[in-house]
Amino acid sequence: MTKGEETKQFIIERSAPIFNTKGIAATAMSDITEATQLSKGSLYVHFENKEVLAASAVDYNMQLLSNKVMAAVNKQKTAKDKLFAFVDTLKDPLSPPVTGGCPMMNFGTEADDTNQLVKTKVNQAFDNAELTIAGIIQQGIKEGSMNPDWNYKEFATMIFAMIEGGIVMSRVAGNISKMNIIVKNIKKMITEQLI
Amino acid sequence: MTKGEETKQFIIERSAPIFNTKGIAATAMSDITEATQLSKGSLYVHFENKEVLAASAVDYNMQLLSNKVMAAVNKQKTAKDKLFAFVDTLKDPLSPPVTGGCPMMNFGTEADDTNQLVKTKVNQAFDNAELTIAGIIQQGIKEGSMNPDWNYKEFATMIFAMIEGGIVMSRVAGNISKMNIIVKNIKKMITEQLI
DNA sequence: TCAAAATATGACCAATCGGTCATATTTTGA
DNA sequence: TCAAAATATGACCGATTGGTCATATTTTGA
Repeated sequence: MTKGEETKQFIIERSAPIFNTKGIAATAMSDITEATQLSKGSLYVHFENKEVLAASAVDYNMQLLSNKVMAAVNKQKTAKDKLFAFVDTLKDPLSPPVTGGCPMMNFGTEADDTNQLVKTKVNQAFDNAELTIAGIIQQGIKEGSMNPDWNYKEFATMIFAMIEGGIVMSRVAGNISKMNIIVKNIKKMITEQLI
Repeated sequence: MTKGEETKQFIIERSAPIFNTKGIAATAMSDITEATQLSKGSLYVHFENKEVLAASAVDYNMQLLSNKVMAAVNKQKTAKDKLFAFVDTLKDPLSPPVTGGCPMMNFGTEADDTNQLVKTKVNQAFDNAELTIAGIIQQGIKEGSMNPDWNYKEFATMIFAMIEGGIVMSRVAGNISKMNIIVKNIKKMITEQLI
């Protein structure tokens, strides 16, 4: 990696948690100069403008989340354990795997009326998450440990909606009691489909 | 209502959809002067500052949503029909009952790290929504139309998490296919508890 | 009716916004 | 090694931000 590429990556890493916490609109380029200790002009050597930097930060945050989830999932062997690991990675929104909370949630709500590019990125991330869940269940069915009549595609949508909803509710409440209820019931729903 | 009170209310009504769509940080006082055709100084006669106006707009949006939901719910007689009406009011996030989408979602995600006042308001709204659902089910159990062993408090939490999650996912996707799946399954879960 | 109180106006303020650019420094590879 | 290319600096730009205030207009109730 050249010096320039290193600096570019460094800027993304430092700015990603700021964008995810404050939001794109509320994050100023001066926040980034402060966090990176780089001059303004240097930022603009690596990024055409704030929008491009923000888009990179969105990608970075979502990739980081995906990596953490997949690392936990891949540690497990059975489909059931993988699903549980997926859920457990996201079960504490007050200590989230990515600083600032779920980037799909944060950027999705900010962008849905205003930023087509970010909106598309978030949508793809949602689809990927569902595909991951669906893929695990497919494996479980093939291995004979899960109910082959399970409508797992619909379940993948529901499980993720519940988690996302639980995240907002718990973050706003300042405690994870609602998320605990949700996680418990998701696991119950999974268990009911085990053979 | 005095002239001043009327103007104050007028400002809130005009600014509420803007705050709910663009977000608090991204909404400028100049957006409000444009929408109301009032001078800047006049805005500051009625609101101490932008933060206070935004808080009023948050209240207004959430109250408006609550009113619409309750109006639909109160048209129904049985507990089952009331629950279905509750869900049906929120089932199309692309044509939401409140301009800009669910205010709890929008303001909740923007405020959770940055605005304690708004955070508290949203949290109360979430609790109210759950209490409404729980209250309907209590009525159903008392009337003998719903399973008395139903853990309806947990269900109230789950139903709302699913809806909120479905809203983000559908808004970002630009279509309501995921929300349709969620609504269908929520209704199925309700039906399973009918006697 | 009419004067006092409330409300509306818009020019104006300092601070901050995203972004530029001439210049200086550092990195790069032939 | 060394010159060309890439990168870093920070003063500077016009636009916009939230907010103020002297002044003008409208509303209010005795």
